[in-house]
Amino acid sequence: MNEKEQSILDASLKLFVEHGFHGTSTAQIAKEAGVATGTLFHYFNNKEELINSLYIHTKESLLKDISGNYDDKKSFKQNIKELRLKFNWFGINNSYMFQFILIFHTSPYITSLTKEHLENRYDELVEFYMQGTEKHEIKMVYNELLQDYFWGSIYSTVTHFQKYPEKLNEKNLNMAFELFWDGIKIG
Amino acid sequence: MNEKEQSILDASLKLFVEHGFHGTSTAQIAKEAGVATGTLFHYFNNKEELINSLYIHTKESLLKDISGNYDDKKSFKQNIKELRLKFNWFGINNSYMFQFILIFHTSPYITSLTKEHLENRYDELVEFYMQGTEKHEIKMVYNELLQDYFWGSIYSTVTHFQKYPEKLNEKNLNMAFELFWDGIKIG
DNA sequence: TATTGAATTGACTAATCAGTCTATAAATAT
DNA sequence: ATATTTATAGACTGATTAGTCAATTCAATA
Repeated sequence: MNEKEQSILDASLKLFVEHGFHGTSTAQIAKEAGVATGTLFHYFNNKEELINSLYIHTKESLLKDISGNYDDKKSFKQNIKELRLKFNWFGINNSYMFQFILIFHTSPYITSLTKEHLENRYDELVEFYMQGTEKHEIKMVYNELLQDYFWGSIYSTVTHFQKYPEKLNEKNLNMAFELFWDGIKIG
Repeated sequence: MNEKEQSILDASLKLFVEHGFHGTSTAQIAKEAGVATGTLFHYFNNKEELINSLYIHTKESLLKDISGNYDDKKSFKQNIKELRLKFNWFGINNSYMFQFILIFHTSPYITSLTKEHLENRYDELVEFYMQGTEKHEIKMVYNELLQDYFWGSIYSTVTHFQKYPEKLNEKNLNMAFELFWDGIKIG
């Protein structure tokens, strides 16, 4: 990836999260990135294409961070704990990216083509872990609810530690996991 | 409240949720509300004042819907279940308002004055219910995490049933509550 | 070295924006 | 009945926007 192209994406991410899509002009992005407006439109045909590229770029980062195979040597609980921790750390260390995904997940500017490109790979990954019902380790809850519960729990944990960074430590991260786990475990 | 003023707020709510603050022009709002732009600026001095009024209006609706006193005759679990259900129903029946609160909660256009006007009353209400730790019915978790967990659980439940309205029934609503409750209960 | 295509620039344009202004109409007070 | 305030309308304005374009620089390679 070209250096200027990258700095345009970096500037877009920051400004889109801070001021929204329409609240950020292409002139502002170019200025923040240290390029001319013409350069921006050289790399991205229009503003909508820019936001779609950014969405792909951001979700790819998330996928890269959370990927890793299920480890049969460890317990189901431990596996799911590690997956959740990867999500948490991604959100905490890449707060702009995490907020961008949250905000623009439902945006009309992300075309359905872009969504398809990613949604499947993400779903497969999480679904794989969610097979815990078969092992009778977690409650009989239908998959869609389980996935939304999983995501809601990550959302609340990440936004919590973004709001109170001084509370971020292993003990509290563990506490947040136990809130989630005790909700779905059997027993 | 004047009829035209109300229809301006209704139109704003819909358009702000669908296209964002900057993505919605005052001309569009006026057209959707069936008034002239001059009328809009007669009731609201500027666009920012409009969004602040809308925020107050929306949060007042939420507060009205969820208010009601703690009932000592019922168990702590039952009390918190009923509070959570009120939140859920508000979000399900007023999806634009719920999304508006979610989206614009952190918006820079909501002035701190507007936030103060409401945040306290909301916090007091939820905090009151959260005193369950004292009764040793729920885990020792610090208040901020507990509240964010509570809110995250409502967020995921409401967005879940907005996404899958065909899944909305008492059994599944109960299931969603049990996921939340088993996370915080002792035992 | 000469040639060529890609990268970069910023002035420019047509469209759109928030907000103003003047003119009436309706309601209320005197 | 008359005067005064409030409500409503929509044409208008200066500022800003996304995107274009012609001019120039850069990098690769024949």
